[in-house]
Amino acid sequence: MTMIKAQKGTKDILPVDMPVWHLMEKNAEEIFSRYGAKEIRTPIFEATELFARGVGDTTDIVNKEMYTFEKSERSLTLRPENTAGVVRSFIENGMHRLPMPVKLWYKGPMFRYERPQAGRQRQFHQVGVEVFGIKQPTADAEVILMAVNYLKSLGLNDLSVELNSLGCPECRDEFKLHLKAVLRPYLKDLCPDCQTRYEKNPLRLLDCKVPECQEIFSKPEIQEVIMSDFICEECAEHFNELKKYLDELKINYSINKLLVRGLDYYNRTVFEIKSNNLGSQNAVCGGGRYDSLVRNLGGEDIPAIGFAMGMERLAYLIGEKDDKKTTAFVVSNSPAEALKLAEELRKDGISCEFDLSNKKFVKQIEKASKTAKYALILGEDELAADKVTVKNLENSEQKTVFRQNVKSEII
RNA sequence: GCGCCUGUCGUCAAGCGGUUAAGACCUCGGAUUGUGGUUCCGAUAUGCAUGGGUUCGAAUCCCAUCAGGCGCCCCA
Repeated sequence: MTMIKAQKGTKDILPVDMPVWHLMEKNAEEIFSRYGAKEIRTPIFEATELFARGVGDTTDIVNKEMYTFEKSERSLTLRPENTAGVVRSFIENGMHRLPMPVKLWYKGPMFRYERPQAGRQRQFHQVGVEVFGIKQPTADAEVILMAVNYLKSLGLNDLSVELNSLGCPECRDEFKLHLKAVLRPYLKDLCPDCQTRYEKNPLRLLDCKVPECQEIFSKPEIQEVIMSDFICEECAEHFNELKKYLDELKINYSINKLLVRGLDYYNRTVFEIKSNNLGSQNAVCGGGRYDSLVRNLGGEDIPAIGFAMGMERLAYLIGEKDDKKTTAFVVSNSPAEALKLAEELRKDGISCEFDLSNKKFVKQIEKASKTAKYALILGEDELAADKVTVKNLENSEQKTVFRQNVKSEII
């Protein structure tokens, strides 16, 4: 018999991992709802076309990373991200008639067919937020605040927020033209990746890691274009206001002109939150504004902004693993009596186990000390007197009390 | 899709061409006749990812396959 193993790029989230996952989920609910966001759960697969139109058919995600399958002549795809799905649901359920900012948050598995490596899996989980209906930068500020405060609630403080503005489609196109124009003379000297980027996504050229390319980019005439404030007046004002809000809230951030994001739908504000402790996949959070996505997917003209975080990456940073012990373990030579006592406590909400395999007294105590906080000794003496000996396994203190007082003893 | 590295018990591992394939932890059994975590004894890989080769002899060398890790691309 050959072993069936978890598939490449997938992982079991085991009982030892649960405390961290529960923390991430509980805090998402708690923090995001403070901002008025409501949870939404959308299907794990959608029409392939949703992602092609939503995420953008020039992106890697859509071109080579989707899990697509055919069923009854429909092309379906496992969601590689959740913004498109949430927008689809927003439109389909007429949420544009709700009072306007509509704030939604989600968590769940996403699927991307890539080579797994540190901080990257084929099935992974994201928590994210989408805010619809506000074009003003107050929404940008609030969304960034939600992200930062959520991370803080998880004890993650030393993360850096990077910010950029992509401008609107008009000013961005103009910038692309400028950039391509100055680079044209050097095109043949760029690395093959950069040559395809030149055609496909010129903005991505800038963070190429090949030294020869960097050398070319550092030429004065090219630097001038890169560093120029190419965005139009309106976009610039939007960005400045956002920065002002963040300054007033004392949120630390840095401007990264090279921050572009790989999904086609972004405009104006884009941001990432990074950690230095994650290896090469260092972004825990990525997000931005997508003012034309709702319309592009067939809805009203409604602006929106959101972010997503990789939960496995968060879990790695939070770190702490903690096996939760059961509260009580009944030690007794009478299984029937042990079962009765255990049930009494379980009814009162106390987690309780007892020996299911007729072990000797010493072995039962040993088992108790490994798995529980208290040993409840129920021997002949105790049974005769309707009492229980409660032993605290951490400090070895023990006390014999009446049966009905057991639960107050172990709080 | 490309590059580099790795594959010995549930886990961490020693081993470097001739060993009965160390050791530790976990698990399980036993001893100490009702008190553990901190005692003692014992059990647990006929096999070193798989398939071929080289050799008198291979976990140890070579090749292929598979699996895992890391990096590039891209992304959370």
